[in-house]
Amino acid sequence: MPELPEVETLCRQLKEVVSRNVISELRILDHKLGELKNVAGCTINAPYRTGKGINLPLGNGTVLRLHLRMTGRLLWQADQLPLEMAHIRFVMTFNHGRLALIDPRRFATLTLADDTPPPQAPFDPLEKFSPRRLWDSVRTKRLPIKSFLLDQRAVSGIGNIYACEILHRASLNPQRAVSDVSLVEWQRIAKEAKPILLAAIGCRGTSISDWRDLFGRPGEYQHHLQVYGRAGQPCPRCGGPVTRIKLAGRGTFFCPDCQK
DNA sequence: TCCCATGTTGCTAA
DNA sequence: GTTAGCAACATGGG
Repeated sequence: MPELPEVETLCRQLKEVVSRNVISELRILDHKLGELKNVAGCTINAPYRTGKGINLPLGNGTVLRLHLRMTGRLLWQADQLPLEMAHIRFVMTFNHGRLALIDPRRFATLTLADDTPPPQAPFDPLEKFSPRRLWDSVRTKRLPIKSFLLDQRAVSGIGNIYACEILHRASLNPQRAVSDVSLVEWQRIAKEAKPILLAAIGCRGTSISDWRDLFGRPGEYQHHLQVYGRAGQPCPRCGGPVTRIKLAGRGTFFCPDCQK
């Protein structure tokens, strides 16, 4: 169930493994993904991430766009042993190995599109995260700050785990209305978001249940989580009890004592 | 049996 | 127009 750090991890690993290699076959095993033609024979250029999306440019002006949604995983297998795991949704074959999509819940999507820059969210926590522009853009909105961070049309790549962690590090209550967040508080969010995401990338993501990297290894950032999944445990900063509420339908973890 | 799940979209209603 | 809430997608784990 990948967010920005997990997708970035996969893109970096894909870059090492499949860049400049020719796809000899794309076998779609789950027809819910649709049929993709004219992919075999194409050379993959450097894979890149947009938000939580994985892009495999094919060098002929088109790009394969993969979104893993909730339970999608990619697995690289360099040997010729049979792929025996359950829920394999496609297998992309190269002359030096195979790339498989594993997706129990079948929410992942795969599309072939023109390789034009996809619509970008105005804010990207690793690139364009100007506190003043953020503050300015939400003056009239009443939605909770956490809902805003999760809105992929507004902010690129943040999901439920990292939204909780960023708001904790910035000492902000996830329920606060965005229009009520001060410029100084936006500066705190901007200051905290990037190092958290970069640290998670450095750990190859957060493995709470399903997540594995391209080579089947779990990530390590779950050992660094401050609030996510820690209901009832003491807040690492102030010792107050980490609390779980439901916000916008999502489990939300925060410390009411130090997140105001 | 019920509730939960790292995501997104679309509907309804206030 | 905005926002909240919910169902849907489909499956597995506790």
